[in-house]
Amino acid sequence: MREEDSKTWEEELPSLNELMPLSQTLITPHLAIAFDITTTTPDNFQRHLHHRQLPTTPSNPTIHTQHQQQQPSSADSGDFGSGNGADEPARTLKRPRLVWTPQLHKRFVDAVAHLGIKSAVPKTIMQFMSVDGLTRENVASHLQKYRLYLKRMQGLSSGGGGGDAATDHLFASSPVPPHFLQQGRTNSDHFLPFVQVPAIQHHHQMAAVQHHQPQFHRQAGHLGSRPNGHYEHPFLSRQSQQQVHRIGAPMHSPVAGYVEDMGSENASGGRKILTLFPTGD
DNA sequence: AAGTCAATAT
DNA sequence: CATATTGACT
Repeated sequence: MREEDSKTWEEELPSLNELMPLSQTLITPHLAIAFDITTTTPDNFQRHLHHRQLPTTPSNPTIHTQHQQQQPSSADSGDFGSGNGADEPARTLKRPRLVWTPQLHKRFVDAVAHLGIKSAVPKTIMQFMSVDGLTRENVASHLQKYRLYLKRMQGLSSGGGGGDAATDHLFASSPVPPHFLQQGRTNSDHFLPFVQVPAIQHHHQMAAVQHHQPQFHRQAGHLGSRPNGHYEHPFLSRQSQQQVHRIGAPMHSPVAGYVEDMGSENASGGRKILTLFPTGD
């Protein structure tokens, strides 16, 4: 009941709920261990969710579990003369290739939309997305492509050519907030908060990764591109490849209940039912 | 250190 | 082909 102007900095803060509407750390260290999920959070601010009393261990070294790295070839010769050998392998080792699913991209777009163009930088986006295993570089790379995509769209204004620039299938699957397409790049006095994402309760997601691509020579050929806006799902879970990196839960729980909108522009010809995880198929 | 961009590699 | 990685510059 104190609405005095003497606001403390705490009240001025964006309030943690605002900062991470997506996926809080709902998983306790205990569960994490149980599910074999190594909470390899690079910089997540989830360290101080609330002021909880931690009588001992100021640094909180408690969550030291086994780090089971999913290394393609863990047959390392163990020749690390660099001094630090068992520090944080998760940082030095090569992670499997990240697969940008439409859902993941959706989160990406949402994050950018919420943060605003100004603060939408790789690090921030990465933190906002709270996807386990996602690195800053993953985001940076994706962001770079995404920007090119946006730029491309601005230049083209329904010339009848359609203009599918090949690799943009992914981007096309997610609605682009209008102000993304604004041309005002020199002007920086426009800040539109713009919020769109409903209060979807996201549990924390994990990045789907692939070991390596079999790379079938398919779907290629036409460089002329066919602006029909008719694309097939690039990733149809075969069964062997496309390995989801340690999804702890024995599935069977629609927990997340992805209500994400999909199939927006597919008026005629239903297509694609993308599932992030192989739901028992 | 972190971000952007272009080019190149896997 | 989709990402990753690297280098140069900021």
